Amino acid sequence: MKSDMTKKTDLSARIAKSISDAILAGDLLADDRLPSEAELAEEFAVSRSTVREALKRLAAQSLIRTERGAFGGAFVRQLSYDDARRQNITMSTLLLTMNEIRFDVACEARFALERACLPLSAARCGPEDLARLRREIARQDRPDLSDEAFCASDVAFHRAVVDSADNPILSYQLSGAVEAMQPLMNMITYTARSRARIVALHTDLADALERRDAAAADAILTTLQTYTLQLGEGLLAHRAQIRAERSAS
Amino acid sequence: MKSDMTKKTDLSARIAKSISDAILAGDLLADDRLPSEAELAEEFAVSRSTVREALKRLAAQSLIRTERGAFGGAFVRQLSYDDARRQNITMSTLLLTMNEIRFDVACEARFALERACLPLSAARCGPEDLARLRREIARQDRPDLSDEAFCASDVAFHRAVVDSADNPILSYQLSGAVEAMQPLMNMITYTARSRARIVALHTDLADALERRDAAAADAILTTLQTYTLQLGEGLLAHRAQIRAERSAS
DNA sequence: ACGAAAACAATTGCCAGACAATTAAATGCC
DNA sequence: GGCATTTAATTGTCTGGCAATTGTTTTCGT
Repeated sequence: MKSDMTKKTDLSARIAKSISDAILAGDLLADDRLPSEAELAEEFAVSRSTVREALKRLAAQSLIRTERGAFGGAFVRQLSYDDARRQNITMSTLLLTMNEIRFDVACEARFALERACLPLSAARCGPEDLARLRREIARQDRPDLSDEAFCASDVAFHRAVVDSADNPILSYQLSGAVEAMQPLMNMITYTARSRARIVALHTDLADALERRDAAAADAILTTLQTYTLQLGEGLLAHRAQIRAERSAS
Repeated sequence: MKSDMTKKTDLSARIAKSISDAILAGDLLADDRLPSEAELAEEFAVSRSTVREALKRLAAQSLIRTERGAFGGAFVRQLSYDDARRQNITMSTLLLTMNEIRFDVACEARFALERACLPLSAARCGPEDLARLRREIARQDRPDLSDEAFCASDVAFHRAVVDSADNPILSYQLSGAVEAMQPLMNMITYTARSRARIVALHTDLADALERRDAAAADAILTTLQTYTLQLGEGLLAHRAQIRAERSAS
């Protein structure tokens, strides 16, 4: 294999990996109880502190949960979509903020992914999905909305589009891509005119989905992508400036 | 907010969250050094063990790395695509294995996502990308390949398709979806005939990409999806049987 | 003066042992 | 039988210590 792991890494990391492998391989099923910390310490021939550090690593990955008291302990956790989604979002966000991603690259990925679920959304979106879309559109139309709130509603709108495809795996994968864009989108200042344009496009998109017209929805999404790209054009220069400032310090 | 966090959760979890918030917010930049464990212990008014547990949590999320020795310590880690990808894959795999996902749902998501990057792949794939595709196809054509190895090569092929779109964010998001399917695909037994069919479709797909014919590639992918679905049909019954057995025990 | 070797200092890695807090089960009392 | 109390198991936290690692500094021999 690629990594030996036998002597260089932490004991706690090795123990955590050993347990997480067992979970991944299915040797430990959801809600199975792990041995107590004392037993694990004996089993791996390490101190209890080291075992605890390993368990904290697993807890940080939502692989286990712990309960106190007699008959408590560490239990294999059934990973929920929501947990996975949350972790995916933080990781995607980090990836985008720490790797000086170009706005156009991020934009391209995000719209490509959203486009992937448009046919399904058009085929399956129900009345509640449409209501959710319209609700966000109505919110975006309020003129007293802050830029940040407008942006949040934009994200909520697109998440609703994704969710209306009614495929939890798609929702999980795409929410990362959509929400991670928010910090970047937040840097944009939205004029009244650009807001009106976006609201109009959102309305068109909702209409197309209601008509179950996937082709039209696709075309509208393309327009939205072009427009977003245009709005974000200033960001590249802005980022370059920040980078220049930082390297000067 | 939804979670108070003030009194119910672990101290180490609260400390970890406090630090990770600082990283997410940009207060701590890549390669910044955190205070030493002793200093953090004093700062948060807890023992060193508790701080260490918090740091292990962060390390498990690839948010920090630690170095020993004088002038060592914990440093904010620049999250690489590879780290993120690895974590995304384990999480997606876990999500699929622990939540008794229906094969058709997973399949739909996976192909929808791959379809999302086909236009980009067709427009951008270069000679190395094509060579990579052909190499995997050649491997899949060897009759002495085990089912598992065939499946692994299939995953490698589709990852190559995704990578040829030349958008790192897309690659990151999609590798999770593609690779997480592997355990499910591994349950399929591939006959010589089905392998030949898949190899033929892969060849067609590579050809279409070489011709930069996105529409043809899309059509081929649809065929491949239908065929995969057909191959996996037995899995639903098989899974139901497993579930029945487990509930009986 | 210069280079190598040794000592130093700061830091993480690991351990042993203790006590507090929590919680389910067992026990005892009525 | 039902309720209060005790008990046992387990995690959460703290204290204190020693080993290993590693960059810096000092010392020493030439």
